[in-house]
Amino acid sequence: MKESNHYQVIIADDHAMFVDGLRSILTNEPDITIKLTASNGEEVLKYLQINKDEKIDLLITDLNMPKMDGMALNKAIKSQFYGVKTLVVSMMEKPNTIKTLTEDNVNGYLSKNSEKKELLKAIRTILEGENYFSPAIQQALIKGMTDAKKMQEIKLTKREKEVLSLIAKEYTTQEIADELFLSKHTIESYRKNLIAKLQVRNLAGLTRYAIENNLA
Amino acid sequence: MKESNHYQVIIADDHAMFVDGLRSILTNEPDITIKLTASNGEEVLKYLQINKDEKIDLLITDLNMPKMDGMALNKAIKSQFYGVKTLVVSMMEKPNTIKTLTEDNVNGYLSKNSEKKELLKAIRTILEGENYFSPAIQQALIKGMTDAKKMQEIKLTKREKEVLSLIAKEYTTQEIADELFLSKHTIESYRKNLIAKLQVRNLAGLTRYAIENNLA
DNA sequence: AAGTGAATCCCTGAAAACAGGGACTAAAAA
DNA sequence: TTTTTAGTCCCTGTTTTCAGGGATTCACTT
Repeated sequence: MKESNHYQVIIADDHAMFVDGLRSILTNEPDITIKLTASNGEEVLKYLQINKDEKIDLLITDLNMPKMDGMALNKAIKSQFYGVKTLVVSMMEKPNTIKTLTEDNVNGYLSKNSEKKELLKAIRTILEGENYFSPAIQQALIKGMTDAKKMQEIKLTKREKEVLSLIAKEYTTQEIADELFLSKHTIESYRKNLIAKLQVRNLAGLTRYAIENNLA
Repeated sequence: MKESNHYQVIIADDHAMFVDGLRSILTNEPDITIKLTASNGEEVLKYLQINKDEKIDLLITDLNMPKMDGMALNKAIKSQFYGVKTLVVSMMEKPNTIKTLTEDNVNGYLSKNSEKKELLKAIRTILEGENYFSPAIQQALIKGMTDAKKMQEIKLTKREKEVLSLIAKEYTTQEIADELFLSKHTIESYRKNLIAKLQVRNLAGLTRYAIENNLA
């Protein structure tokens, strides 16, 4: 397919220092060129849309980013730019997150406390056409799989997320109802369902979940 | 004081990749040697205690680390190894955190989304004897200062922290009372005081505070 | 010796949350 | 086309939280 074995990569992370680190590491790799470094997903998509002729081999992205996060970015890329491989490098390993990413055909997932060596291994593996998930991630995935509760993937509807978000923001039921132009009974139903779905006991548990899942 | 203008630094961060990045950046600085990279505060202290004869000029540390975090590490170093300068590099800029750090005589604070250039500037400034706080941090500090509410530093007592922690863990008032061998009225008093002190409205707010301040 | 803060316990009444139901509609999926 | 899902609203009770009081003891400070 390609004339040379030279690879073009894009890095997306809102922590400039981390990007600098990655850049430093990759400049020692003569066959890898960093085509773009972006601080959010939108920048990456914009670049890809404008430079459709360029062949980008790999996107290395963080998960938590402003505007468009890594999750959305991966999904967008996999649907619009199929040739681009994706490697997610993140702080936290949440089984649910990883599961969603794999469903969106991510090519690899690394924790940020991986060594440089492992990072390069992941990049090489992916560039050569295989997927790479670090041992720690694989364990997290298996744990998430076998964990009976998490088997049936907790999926919240738009409305549920809205309500949950407002709950975590200290709104009372009545205030949420006013905010969303709904009856307070409706909000009470949602709260009840959320408590059941998320298997928590009260507002504290809901708030916890919301914060841990970036819904707050 | 010193024979040469050569500086010895220690890096502490549990994200190996970030450490790698920092290392890459610093290897371009001929007069800076990385003496140790550690993944938590304890390692650093242990090293300093064993190698008391070595002159370490600077510690670059993250805040969130297992075992001993950057906050505690900074405090320990400033009380036991006065000659060591400290530069905190963290994700989040919480006025309260920064305030505590400055009270513990930290020499600098950078956000992880600073550029390589700013990182080097901070390091140089500190090595030359001054303190460095990035513009973004200074703003956060000033905001925290002028913010009338946060002026009178929120200090929680041991008991309050215990109760708050259990609240965030979804315990009901009665359960907390049982756990701590107290009357439920007592716990209600604590909850009331916490809501007033932390200026929140309900359990959700308390839970939020607890999580954001690592009390959960 | 008086004052302060922390820790403990109690009360009342209103508001909100929680538990466990049911029911209707519209849209999407099977 | 039947079934499922999301979204909406309602009811009855019970429990818990919340607001706003007060009070005692103990230790530490002034």
